Amino acid sequence: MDDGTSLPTAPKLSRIQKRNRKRIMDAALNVFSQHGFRGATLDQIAQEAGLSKPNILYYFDGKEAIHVDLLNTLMAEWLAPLEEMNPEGEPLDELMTYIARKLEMSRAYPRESRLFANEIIQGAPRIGPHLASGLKPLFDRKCDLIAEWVRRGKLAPVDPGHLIFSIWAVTQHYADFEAQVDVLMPDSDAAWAGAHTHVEAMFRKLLTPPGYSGAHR
Amino acid sequence: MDDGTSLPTAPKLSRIQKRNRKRIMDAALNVFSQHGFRGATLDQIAQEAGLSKPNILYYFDGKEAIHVDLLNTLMAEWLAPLEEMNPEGEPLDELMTYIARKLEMSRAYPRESRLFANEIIQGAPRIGPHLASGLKPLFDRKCDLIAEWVRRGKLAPVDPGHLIFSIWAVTQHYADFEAQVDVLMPDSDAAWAGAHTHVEAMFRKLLTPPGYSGAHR
DNA sequence: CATGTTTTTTACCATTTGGTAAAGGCACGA
DNA sequence: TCGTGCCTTTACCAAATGGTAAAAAACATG
Repeated sequence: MDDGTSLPTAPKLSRIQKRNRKRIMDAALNVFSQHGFRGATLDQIAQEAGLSKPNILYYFDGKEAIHVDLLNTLMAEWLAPLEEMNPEGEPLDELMTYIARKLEMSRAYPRESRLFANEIIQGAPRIGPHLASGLKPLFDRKCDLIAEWVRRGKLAPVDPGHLIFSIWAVTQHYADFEAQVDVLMPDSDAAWAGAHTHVEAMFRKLLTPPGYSGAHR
Repeated sequence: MDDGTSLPTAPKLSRIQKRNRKRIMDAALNVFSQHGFRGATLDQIAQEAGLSKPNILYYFDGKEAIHVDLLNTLMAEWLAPLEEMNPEGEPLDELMTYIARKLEMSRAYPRESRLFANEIIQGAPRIGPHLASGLKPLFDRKCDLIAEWVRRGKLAPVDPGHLIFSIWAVTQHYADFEAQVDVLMPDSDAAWAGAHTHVEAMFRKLLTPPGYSGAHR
């Protein structure tokens, strides 16, 4: 039952192993997020990590193993903000908080965003299964939650699934298409400030139910 | 001044040349859009085109030349809908038409969308210059136009640049992240129908100015 | 410090990749 | 039908790529 991707049965990693595995993962994140799986090379990763190629293969079973490990490790924290959307909270606040956090993640972790973007664009050949088994249930759960919020009149009527897609699309755009954003809005700081203002206003307008006036009663 | 990318000085392409160039471009579109530049191989393109690798290099100067040519050729038609947004038209209609067309392009031409997505995500190393010289002026012009519409009260107040980003992000998401959308919304037809409804409603809500009631007067 | 273990390096290898040279085939006008 | 120029194939090549074997070095531990 242990596929070796999450909690290893023997977590006894030596100090050196921990340090080097981290180095490799970080280097791999740089390279894979920039070139995609097929475009990345072990030599590049090795160089970026400051280790020799055989040394890297001492720590990982191969190029694909590094990629898969990276995706699996990051998937959980990447989805954390969605996961943490609280069914007990005030619906509009919960969603606006989620949106703000998601946009903040695009700013703070653009490499992670692009890593996933590359993988999905190229057909999700390696995390396809994980999408179905890990993401889909979470997605369905949150769709149900949002639908319930709409039903209770706490949100304006909206298709939950497509709402989530919109949030992902808009927030991740700033990380994934950074190269384009940089060309079209050269002042990077202003661009981020504007992004926050625009994105938050846009979704607030979309989601605020008629007659809303702050938290219920 | 002729960089050989747009209008060749000698457009005398034989019937065979036209046929094979088209085949190659189409095959290259398949391969590049799926794997990105570095992940794509000439052998793949050759096989997909039903031609030998040397034969492909008879028509193009190399892998990079094919990629650049493809990007340049498709850029114009990819941006056509934005280009055609009419300053004389009714602002809200113009924008809603643009959005609908853009979404329709994601459905009809997902490969093109992914081709550009791959290129931009990977840092736009080959169309970076073209973005600055070709896209930027168009972007600025349309931003000015939208700003003017807002000033005249024909649209709700909105940041033009970020509005365009949002439109691109949301519409292209359905093409670029098709693999993920397919997992999360297995009924593809319903997903597209829902996408149209949701996206159009969302932007209409965002853009409709207060007190709007159809075309002016 | 002796000894067993972990980590790193050196030296390879088979395959793939982008690309070339040159010969062969083919169409098409004279 | 014959040649001439366009197209295609065959046979290569050097470099890069993912990966391996095994020796050497570094390390920990008694």
